[in-house]
Amino acid sequence: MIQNESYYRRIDLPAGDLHVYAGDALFRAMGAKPLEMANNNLQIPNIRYMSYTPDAHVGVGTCIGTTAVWKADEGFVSPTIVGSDIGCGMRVHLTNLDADDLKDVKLRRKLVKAIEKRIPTENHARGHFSDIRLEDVLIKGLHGLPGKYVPDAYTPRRATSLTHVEHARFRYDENALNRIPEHLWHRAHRQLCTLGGGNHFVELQAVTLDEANRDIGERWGLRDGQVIVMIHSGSRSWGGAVNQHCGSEVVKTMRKLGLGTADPKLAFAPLDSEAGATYVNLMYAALNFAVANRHLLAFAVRDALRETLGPQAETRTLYDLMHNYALEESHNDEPLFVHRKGATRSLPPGHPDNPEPYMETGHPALIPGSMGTSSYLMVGVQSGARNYHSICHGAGRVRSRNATKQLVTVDEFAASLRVGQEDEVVVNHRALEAIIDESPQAYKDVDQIIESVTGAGLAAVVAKCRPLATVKGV
DNA sequence: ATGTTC
Repeated sequence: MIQNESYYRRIDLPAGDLHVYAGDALFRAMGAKPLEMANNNLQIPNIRYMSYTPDAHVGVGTCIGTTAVWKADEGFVSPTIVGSDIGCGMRVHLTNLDADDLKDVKLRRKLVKAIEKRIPTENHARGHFSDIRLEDVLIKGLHGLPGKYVPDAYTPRRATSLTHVEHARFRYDENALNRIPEHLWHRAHRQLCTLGGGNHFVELQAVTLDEANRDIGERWGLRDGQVIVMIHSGSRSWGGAVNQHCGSEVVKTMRKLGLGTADPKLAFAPLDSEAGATYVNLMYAALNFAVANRHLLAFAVRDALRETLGPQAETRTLYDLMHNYALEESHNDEPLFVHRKGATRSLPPGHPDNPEPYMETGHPALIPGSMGTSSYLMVGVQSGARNYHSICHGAGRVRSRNATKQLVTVDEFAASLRVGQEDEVVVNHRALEAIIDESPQAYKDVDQIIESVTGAGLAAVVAKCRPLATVKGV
C-alpha cells in the first residue's frame, strides 16, 4: 500500500487542524463551507482530531464525512455530530446464487416484486411484528429478536451474528429508555422491517474480486459472479426521537457549564455529564434498533429469494457496519471516544476491535455507490491508523435534492439505469420521477472517492459489486 | 432522514 500525499492535506484553521483525505479535484469541489463548519466543530473543548473523507459534504452543524476524536477520559459527545439518523449503516449477506441465475430481466422484476411484498417502501410504511418486543430490541439488538428470525445458517459460528454494535466496548444502561414518550415507542415498533427513504436501499449485486486481495475475499466467502444482498438503512424515526428528547438537556448542560461555539446549532456535552451519558445510552438503543431493522430486512429478502428462485437459496451474514454513531474504541491501546458521521470504520488485520472471525483479515468495510453504480467491499490497512481507521461512506452528494430534480430528466435517469437493455438495473419504482433526487447525477463518482481512499493509504479494495436490482423507498 | 403541517 503506497501512501500518496497528493490525496491528503492538513488545513490550519483558526480553531485547530483539519485533516482532509481527498485528491485535488475532490478537495476543490468541497468549497469553503465545509472548512467554516470544521472550524466551528474544532471549538468543542478537548477535541483531539478531526478529519474529512473524500466524499465529505455539508450537513446540519457538521459535514457528512466527519471523523471527530476525543480521549475517552476527557471526552465530549455531540448529538449534532452524530446527526439524527443514528445507526444508519450497511449490511451485506452472501448468497449461493450466481449473476447468471438472475440474467433474465423478467426474473429480476419478479424478485423485486417479491421483496416489495415483504418490505414496505411507501411513505409512512408499517411493518407488523406482534411477536417482537421493541424493548428487547432496543436493549439487546439482534439478541432481542425471537429465535425464528435468527436462523443458524444465517449467523455463522453461532457465537456471533457479526455486527459492529455487538463488538463495541460499551456498558449499556437501559434506564435512559424512559425518556422517550410512549407514542414514539409505538411508531418505532411499527417501523421494524421498513426501509425508509432518501439514499436507503436494498440491492442485489454481482461480485468482482480485486486480484490484489483475492485471498481475503475468498476467506470472507466471496467469489467472482456471486450474488450478494446489500442493505442501507438506519434507525428510522427512533434516532430522531432520541435527538429531540436529549437535545434540550444537552443545551441546558452547555449553558450551565458556559460552553458554546460560533454555531448555535452545534450541541455537545461532557461524556461524564448526566445529559451526555443519557444521550450515549439512548444513542446505543438506536444503534440496536438500526442493526435489528437491517437484519429483519435481510431476513425478508431471503424469503423473497426462496419464493422466486427456490428453497435452496441461502443468505449468510457477511457483516453489519454503521456509519453514523459515536463509541469508545482503542487505538494503540489508548481508549478514545470516536464520532463518525457519514464515515466508515475500516480496521486492519490484527486490530483488537475486530470481531474474532475477521481478526486475521480485518473486517469488511461496506461502501455503497449511488443508484446504477457499483458498491465496494473494502478492508483496512495498517497505515489507516493515521485517520483512526475511518474511510468514506459512499459517493457523497454533489447537488441538493431540489437542484437534482431541476437538472436531471427522467430519460437521463432511466439511461443511467440502462432501462430497456438486457443488463437493466431493475428498480421497484414504476415512476422513476418519484426518486429522481437519487439519480447518480446527484452524487460524486464513487470510483474517484475510492481512488482517494486507497491512494491516501486508508484502506484497500476487496471486491467491486455491480448492481442487478434495487429496491428504494420514498 | 424523518414526520409534520395553522
